Amino acid sequence: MTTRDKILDEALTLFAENGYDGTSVEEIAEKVGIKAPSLYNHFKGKEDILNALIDMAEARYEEFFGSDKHFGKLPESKEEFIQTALQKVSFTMRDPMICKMRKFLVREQFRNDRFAEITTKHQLGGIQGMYTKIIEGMMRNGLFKEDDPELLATEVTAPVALWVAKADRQPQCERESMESIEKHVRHFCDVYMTE
Amino acid sequence: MTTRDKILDEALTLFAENGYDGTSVEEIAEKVGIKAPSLYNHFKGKEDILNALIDMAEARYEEFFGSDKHFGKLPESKEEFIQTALQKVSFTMRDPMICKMRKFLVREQFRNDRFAEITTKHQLGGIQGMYTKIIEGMMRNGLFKEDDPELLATEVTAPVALWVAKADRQPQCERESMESIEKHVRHFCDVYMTE
DNA sequence: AAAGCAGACTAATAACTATTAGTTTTATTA
DNA sequence: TAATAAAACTAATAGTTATTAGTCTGCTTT
Repeated sequence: MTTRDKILDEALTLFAENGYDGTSVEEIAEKVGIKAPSLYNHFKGKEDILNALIDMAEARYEEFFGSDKHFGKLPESKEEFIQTALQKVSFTMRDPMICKMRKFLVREQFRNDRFAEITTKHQLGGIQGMYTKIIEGMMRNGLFKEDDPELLATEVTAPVALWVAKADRQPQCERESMESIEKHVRHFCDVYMTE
Repeated sequence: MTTRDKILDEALTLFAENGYDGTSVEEIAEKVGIKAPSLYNHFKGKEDILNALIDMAEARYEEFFGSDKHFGKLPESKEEFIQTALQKVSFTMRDPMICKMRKFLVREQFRNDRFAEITTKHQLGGIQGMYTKIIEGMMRNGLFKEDDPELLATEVTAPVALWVAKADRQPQCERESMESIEKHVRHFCDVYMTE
């Protein structure tokens, strides 16, 4: 892992925890194990680090949701759909890197248009687009009742997003959030799936 | 309007726009029309202003959602439910004070446990609790099909919360958000209401 | 072995921050 | 009118911040 990458990594951690304005260059450098001025060998300045991080967030989004191949095969039963969904949520909620990225974006979303746009992509666009395609496919296969796939994608993902956000700020509620999510997803399937 | 209130008002505006760490005492004082040191006649310091604001947020929550009388009479038809809901959303989304409060909480939610807790109350607890009671009542009146009122409250409010959050960071999407919300609420009623 | 270079360091600076102390003005009350 | 209290001001301080300039070290390449 190069020094540059280490800087980005520690900066993301600190920005997620204390925000951009609440983090000093010196703190970042200390975590990396160098002195603050050495950091200027790798980045033009503090804001340059921030921009590199938002580039990263955008790249990560494209990587995950840009192509059509990021979700595996279509679930072939109600239970498989539920299990796949819960597994995805559980991973997303717990993965430290994704967790940091989420907090970072939530904190800095008002910084400028680019931050706002990428936050919306992460929070709404990506997952919703993914579920739109999954539900669309499962509708064709007769597993979902005929309906607007995009709307259903919203119905299933929105409550999840809110509970994940809650768990982000109140980690002691993680278990409770996960239970609420399972209850919600099961209810969603009962209402909108066939049989 | 007393100086103290003016300080709180301008501080909230600035904190919502630039965050606590991104706002200086001098900026607040300037907006109020006094010099920075004069501000210490009214507050012990910067953090004291922050605490007064979070007290305000909590009080506002109690005032709106603490009692059982904050929603008027129960809607007596599908269309009335929809209109009431949309009107509430439209007001909440546009009212400058509520808007600032929302941004403020979103920005500072990670500051400490109290901020986290109050943010959750505002974002989940309040509106959801309110709709739980409304739906519960309407279920008794036979307007909603038999189901878990709390779960349905989540289903209807979560997507709204996400779209309002989107409009907060991308005001040019306000119209689009409002349309999505209407589509969602109507769909919700079609699925869960009787007749 | 010599040269070059990336990347670390030390030292210094200029700007900004929150806060305090002490003073003056203004308005209210006795 | 005199006294009192609130709230504004000026001036100063102590601390922090990002950033620059210049130097040294250790590895790679010629």
